[in-house]
Amino acid sequence: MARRTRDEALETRHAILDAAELAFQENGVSRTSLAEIAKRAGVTRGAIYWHFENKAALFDAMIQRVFDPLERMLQDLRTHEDDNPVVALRSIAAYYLERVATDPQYVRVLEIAWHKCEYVGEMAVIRDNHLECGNRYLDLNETGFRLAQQRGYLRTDVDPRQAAVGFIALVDGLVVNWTLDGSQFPLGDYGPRCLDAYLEGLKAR
Amino acid sequence: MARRTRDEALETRHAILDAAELAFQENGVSRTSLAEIAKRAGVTRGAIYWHFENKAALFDAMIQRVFDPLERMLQDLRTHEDDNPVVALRSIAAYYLERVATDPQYVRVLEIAWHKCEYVGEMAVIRDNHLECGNRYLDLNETGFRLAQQRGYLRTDVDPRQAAVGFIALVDGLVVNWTLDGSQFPLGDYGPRCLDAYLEGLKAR
DNA sequence: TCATACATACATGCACGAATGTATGTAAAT
DNA sequence: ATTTACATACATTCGTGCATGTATGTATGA
Repeated sequence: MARRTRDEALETRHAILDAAELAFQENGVSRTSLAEIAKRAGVTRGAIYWHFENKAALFDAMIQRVFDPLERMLQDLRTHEDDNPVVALRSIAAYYLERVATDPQYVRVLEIAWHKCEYVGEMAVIRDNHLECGNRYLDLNETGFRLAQQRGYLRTDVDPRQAAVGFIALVDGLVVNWTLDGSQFPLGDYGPRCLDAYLEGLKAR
Repeated sequence: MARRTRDEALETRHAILDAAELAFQENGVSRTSLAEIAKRAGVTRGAIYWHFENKAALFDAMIQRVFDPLERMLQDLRTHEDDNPVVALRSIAAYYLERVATDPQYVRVLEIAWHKCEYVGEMAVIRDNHLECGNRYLDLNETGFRLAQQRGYLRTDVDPRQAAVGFIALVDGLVVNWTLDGSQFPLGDYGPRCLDAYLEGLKAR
């Protein structure tokens, strides 16, 4: 193929990432070769090595393409619309669950991230990045719960950090189990209600 | 090495499984060769191929060695000690969390199962087995919650299945996140309290 | 009880494919 | 003219599966 223009090159890059999503979802990260991805994307391995350093970098880019916008959403978030910060935390989590339940790209990438890759070697670095992001989210929730407690919305006998840990575990657990077997329960339906049940147990009486 | 007796052969088998646990935890399932496992176990690949058909069968055996006893515990379980079946469900889950928090073998195997393998190809069959087991556990919880609701222990406005789904998601989420990064929170401490918070939100008023 | 025949529990070696990384070719965009 | 955006070709590594070797445990019959 002849040389393509800048925009076309960007299209190629996205085509590769799209192909990688589908291939990884079907066969797992370690069992899909770059040749397989190239074939699906209608290019050769040369194109992949042009755009990405190696498979780990390609994987990282695939993840970031989906989660970078989400992270940015988290940063310019106003948690001060309601006096009870838990309201905001709940709506963030509910939005996330709804997004996962409806956006097929989210489903693909989350299924890959949770069940179709091994966080080892070069991949471990990628995991650490997301762990860091997860820690920020944990802190966000913890301070929210702590504030709610000070304002009398939360029971005084629970540790705010523990409340945050449980809340995040619930969200992650729902996504992990649903991406493992979507026929077990409707995520968009059950998810938010489970959140409400958990938060109900934390409310001050 | 000369031929070993039956008991010694069993020891070899367990040595291979032990070595596989450590190797898989360090380098992931797909990136550890059978040669590496053999080296750690002090044998050669011949021994592994004698005891197991291939890597997938070895992985399956490694999982079953840990979870078969747990499954058997679930089966001869008496849930009728307390009038409220949720009490039993809570104690099962709490026992599981405590076990994970204290038994290093559980930690290894769960870390591998959740984060260091790809459920694809021959592995998918193994995953399906555990999904089936998970479904039985889900049913157990669902009927427990339903019974509790009939007996007036549970709020009438929640779906028992949804309650069960959330409960299991919470347990799995705690384990998944803790095996991902054990420094985030103390599982043995926070885990049971998170369960209580969730169950508190389901109680009838 | 003891010799024999067979099964067992591995070790060793080889052939094969598969995947990666890189070096190089190439034609068009800039 | 030079860089870009790939395609092509090649070398190398690595793991698997299998075939085969081998020495000993174990059961069996006389």
